[in-house]
Order: sequence, then structure tokens, then C-alpha cells
Amino acid sequence: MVSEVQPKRRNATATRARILQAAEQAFAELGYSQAGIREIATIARTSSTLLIRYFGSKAKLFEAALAEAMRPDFIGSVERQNLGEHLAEMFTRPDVVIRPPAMIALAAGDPQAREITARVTQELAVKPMAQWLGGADAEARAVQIFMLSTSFVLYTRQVPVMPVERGIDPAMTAWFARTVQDIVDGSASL
Amino acid sequence: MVSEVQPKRRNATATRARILQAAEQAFAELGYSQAGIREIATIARTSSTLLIRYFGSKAKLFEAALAEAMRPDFIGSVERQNLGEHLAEMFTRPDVVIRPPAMIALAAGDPQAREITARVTQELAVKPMAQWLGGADAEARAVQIFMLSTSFVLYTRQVPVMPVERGIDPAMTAWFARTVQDIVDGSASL
DNA sequence: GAATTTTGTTATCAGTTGATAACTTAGCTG
DNA sequence: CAGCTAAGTTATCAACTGATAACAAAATTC
Repeated sequence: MVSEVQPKRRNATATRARILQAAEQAFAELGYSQAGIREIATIARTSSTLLIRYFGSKAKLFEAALAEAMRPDFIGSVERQNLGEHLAEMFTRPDVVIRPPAMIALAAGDPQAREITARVTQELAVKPMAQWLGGADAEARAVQIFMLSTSFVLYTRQVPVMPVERGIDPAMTAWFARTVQDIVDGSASL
Repeated sequence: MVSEVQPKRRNATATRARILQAAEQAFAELGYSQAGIREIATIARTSSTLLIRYFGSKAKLFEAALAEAMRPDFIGSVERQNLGEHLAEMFTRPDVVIRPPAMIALAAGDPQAREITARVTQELAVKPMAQWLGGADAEARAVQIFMLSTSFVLYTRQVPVMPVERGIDPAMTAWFARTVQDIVDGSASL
């Protein structure tokens, strides 16, 4: 067997993209402090040196990854009367880690990550959602939806307080969908 | 000025109690991974050595501190028709860190702490709350209340997405109280 | 085609972390 | 009061962290 040494093609943009992808995955699954730059680099099939070179620091990489994860926004093509069910369906899909809420929940432990989370979430998630919602207290209602989403994902996936054996409790999911929809419909803000 | 050296009284139980208190505070304010054992020991006016000797490990100390923080349960003397308002009032009290939700939210980043959180919360918070609630899906509804509490504290205190300048948005607080109360009243579970 | 810039690798630093070992000494016991 | 146990202190370990410096070689430029 002749093992030929690959000429190892060079491609900065591709490497950068792989790092960003790996960071999204690692931060969503392991959390900010648990995901080390070496580990992220390994997933991206590179070295931590390049990671730092391309993104400056772990915190800046987190910011970029969070922004990237929030790019394909929740809303957009969803009908107004369907957001509750839509989110519920997304968040209970098995074997799929829903990144934005997971990243937010698992980054809360680090002060630096917290500051970044607040800023990016406000800009890329709350503001668009508020605009989409419209009506009175739009911003507060948008935050409410993110509260529900974050804690729903946190408690059903990361901190499973109820025996989550075969999927997630239907009563819980139904409550989540209904409560989100109430916020959308505005009936929740009297 | 004659500076006399104190005979430094020895008292294991008192020291242990101070460590536990310090741990509660540090874990609630800084989070599991950010609160180092040296730092906790300093707050407790001891050494990290004694901390480890008395509690075995940082993880076990966290477990003890979380259990301790959940001992004076939310409920108890609260009237059924008042839980929503009661919690809302507690969580918006200025300059007071409400420990159980803060500890839960800021511990989610560490896998070991997550396991502990799930177990202790289930036993000391969800189960009693479910019993207090009664009715259909009591356990799921109890978890819902903890979801709301955790994320409310997280988003209003730790990850302030909305400019929380002078207190917390009244619309948000009202929504929280109402939603919790709906769960208590059972009207939320159809 | 030589020189320079860019992409990637290897070795390593300095700080921090949870945890122990080894040593003192207060305070109780007999 | 001698001796032992338990409470507390100091020094230190080993592993891991984010981040750099120094070096190698591919690709681009002139």
C-alpha cells in the first residue's frame, strides 16, 4: 500500500468556515466554558493557533458563532397563527440540537459570554422578533418568547428534571406552544 | 497600639456553616464554573483545604449548597391565588439575588453541575411544588413554573437583553405573574 | 524565477484550577 | 499534665486553559 502524502490544499476561507461551524456545534452542545479552543479546533480539523489567528480570541469566536447561529431566523416564513406550534415542533425534534437557545443557556455561566449573549441576542433576535410581533410591548413580548424557548430547551434537554424517557411530555409541549402563541396573539398583554 | 494575636477559636461546625453560606452566595452570583474554591473559601474566611476536607469536592459542595438554598421552599405559607404575584415580587426585589433560579441558570454550563442540578431540583423543588399544586399534570406544571422562574431571573438579571435601567419592565413582570398564576389555577392545562 | 505574503505547524508560556501532602497547634481526654 | 485527636495553615502538584513565538512551506506578486 503506497500511502501518498496529500499536498494539503490551502484555503483560509474554508478553514475559517469550518472553525465557525465547529464552534457553533461545540458551544451549543458543551457550553461556552466547557468548549476549549483545542477541542473546537480538532472538530474543525485545524489547530487552536489558527482559530485564534482568525477570530482573535475565544470570546470573539463565540460572538461570531452565536451571530451565525441566529442568522437563519426562527421567523420569516412562519404564519402568525403558527409560531407556537412551529417552535414546539422544532424544539422537540429528536437528535437535533437547537442552537440559539442551547448556546444562550449554556453560556450564562461566564460573565464575558453573558455580555456577548445579551448584546447579540438583543440585536439579532429580540429586535427582529419584536418587529415581526408588532403591537404593544413588542420588545417585552419578544423577550418573553426567548425566555420560554431558552428554558424549555434547557429543562427538557440539558437539565432533565422530569424523566424524559420517550420524547418530551406532551402536556409540557402543548403548554409551551399555547403560551408562545398567546404572546404572539397579544392576548397575554391584556 | 498593641496588636494582640487572637487565640483563634476552633469550631468545625461554624466553619462548615460559613463555607456553605459562602458557596450559596458565590454559586448564585458567579455561577458554578466561575466560583473557585479559593474564592469561596476566602469569603468564608477559611482555606480551600478545609472546604475540600469538609465537603469532599467542589461538586459535592455545590450539591449541598443547592439543597440548602432550596430548603426554605418558595411555597408553604403562600396562598394559592397569590403565587404568581408572590414570585414576581420576590424576583424583582432590588439588590437581592434569588438563589435557586440563579444557581440553576448559572450552573447549566457544566455537565457535572447539570446532573446535580437536575437531581436536586427534581427532589427538593419540583416534587414538593407538584404536591402543592395538585391536579392534572402536576409535575409538568411544577416544571413549567421553574422554567418561567429560571428564565425570568436569567434574562432580567444576568443577561439583560432589554435595557433594564430603572427596575424591570412592568409589562414583563405582569406577564410573568399572570402566566405563573394560570399554571397554578390549572386553567393553562385545559 | 526570486521575493514576499499568506497559510499552516510545533513548541511553549504563564496563569488558573481542583485537589493533596505535610506540618502545626488548639483543645479535649484520661 | 501527658498524649491524642481534630482544626487549621502552608506549600505544592498535576492538569488544563487561552494565547504567542518561532518556524516551515505553499501560493501569490513583481
